[in-house]
Amino acid sequence: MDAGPVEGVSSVGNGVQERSAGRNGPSRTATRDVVLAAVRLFTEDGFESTTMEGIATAAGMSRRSLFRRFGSKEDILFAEHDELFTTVAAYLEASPDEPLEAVCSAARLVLQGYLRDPEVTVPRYRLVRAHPRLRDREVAMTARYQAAFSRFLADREGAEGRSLSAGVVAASVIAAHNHVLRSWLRDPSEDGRRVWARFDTAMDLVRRTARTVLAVEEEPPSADRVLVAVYPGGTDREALLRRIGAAVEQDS
Amino acid sequence: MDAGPVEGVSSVGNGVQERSAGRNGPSRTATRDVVLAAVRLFTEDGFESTTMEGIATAAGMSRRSLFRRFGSKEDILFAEHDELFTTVAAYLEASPDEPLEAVCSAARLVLQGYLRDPEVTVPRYRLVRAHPRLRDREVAMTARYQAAFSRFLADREGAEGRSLSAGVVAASVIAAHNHVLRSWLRDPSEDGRRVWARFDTAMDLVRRTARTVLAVEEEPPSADRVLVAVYPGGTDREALLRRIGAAVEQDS
DNA sequence: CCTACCCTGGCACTGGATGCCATACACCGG
DNA sequence: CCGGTGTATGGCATCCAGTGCCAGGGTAGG
Repeated sequence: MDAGPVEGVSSVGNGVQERSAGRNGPSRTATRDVVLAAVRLFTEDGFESTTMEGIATAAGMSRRSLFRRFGSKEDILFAEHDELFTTVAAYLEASPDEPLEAVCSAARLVLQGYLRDPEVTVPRYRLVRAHPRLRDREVAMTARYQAAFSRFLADREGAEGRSLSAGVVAASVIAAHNHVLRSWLRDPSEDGRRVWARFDTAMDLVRRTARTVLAVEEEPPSADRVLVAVYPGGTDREALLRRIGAAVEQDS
Repeated sequence: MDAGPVEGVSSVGNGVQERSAGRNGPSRTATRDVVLAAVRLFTEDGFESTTMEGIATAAGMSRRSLFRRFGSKEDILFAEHDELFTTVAAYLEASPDEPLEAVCSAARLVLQGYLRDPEVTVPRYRLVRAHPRLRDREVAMTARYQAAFSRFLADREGAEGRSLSAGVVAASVIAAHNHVLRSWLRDPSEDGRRVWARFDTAMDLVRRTARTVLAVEEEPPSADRVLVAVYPGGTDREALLRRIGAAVEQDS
């Protein structure tokens, strides 16, 4: 009994199978229709006040089947988010790009997943804001992406002990993504182009810091020094060297 | 009805009051004793199998009072973690240090909180690993720190639009902290000095990247150049500046 | 002593979640 | 055409977390 029995059920990555492809049963209510019905009830009556019985009735199925297919009430709200994660994880694993770029593209994919489906993601955001438990769940989804990104970076960047920098970079990507995502969720009517521009800016910031991190990584900190200078394109070269010289002097 | 009624209960920051100071009731079981009893039952019988009735009996109180004081079964497991957060948040708010240093010290305080109380934090880690729901909860706590750090940095670093970089820096601090924390949780028998050495290394990495981020912040990205130099500690300063000068020339 | 207040415990109830079993439908070999 | 198998479903019973309500008992203050 090393870490205790795994009696728990599911939460985020529940093992409820969903046969979205292949030959289905006779008159099976589509997952999306169930989600939409649930979202409508949640926003109308509140999350707590909405019962699984009510959702089942609205979706034209039995309470029992609802539990079987989604696992829990929360899982209905996050069902499509779960699918998105699966998609993104598969994309990442198959990407031939440079690791950092692959992760940035994956983050782009996540944002795209939100923007594409405001009918679900926007009401969900409102619900998440109002209910701490749902917020926890949303945060857990975010952490899941972060863990996947971190693992991916650690694996691809060379195995030995790069987990710290991989973790930091992954956290930066997620934080930057969330920054842009939240700004859109607060005002979904905003022009999509502006959102994507913000996303590019954010990812540029991440790229710069990531390069710093990956350059520093695993060097003996006492022996090496690291200098990072960021300066406008037109800066006078001599002035720049003076300031760098001062910084180096002070550091040593 | 803008964001829906707040009918939710609590989750992380529940409003259950705890009168740890002042004159208490006659034979009130201390919070810590309840937590220890619960942790014991959780690890012995599993989290799901342990009922609130059982915990109440083990703690010498009624089921009803247990709910009143802790809010939920999960909240018992994370009660002391909640207290830690309160402490850290207060410390941060009162800190006169430079913002980045204050946040690093706050992270140190969190790690200290874990190391100081392995009797609770280690079994909790095992439980969290085995149960997705508890893992979500742990992640939510982490996110709470991150949000507090981010807000603190955005407020102190100058209000205007620094939220992106503040978010990225906060995420980095948290990621680095968690990296060290997890390594200890996996092997709590390890020498504390080694843990703190790792923590210092991790925070050094964060400090460097953070300086990058905070320097870049909000500059027009197309006009900026980034220079990263890694060099042995004893390098001749003039030679270094010559090479940097050459690199800059070539870049522009 | 009486009252106001607070903590506690008992009781009942809602509803999420699970296990068990019977049913209905599709597929498949005979 | 028919019986067997596998699967999704629905109904039913049950467990238990969580909440509201109310009564009991202790303390502080008048």
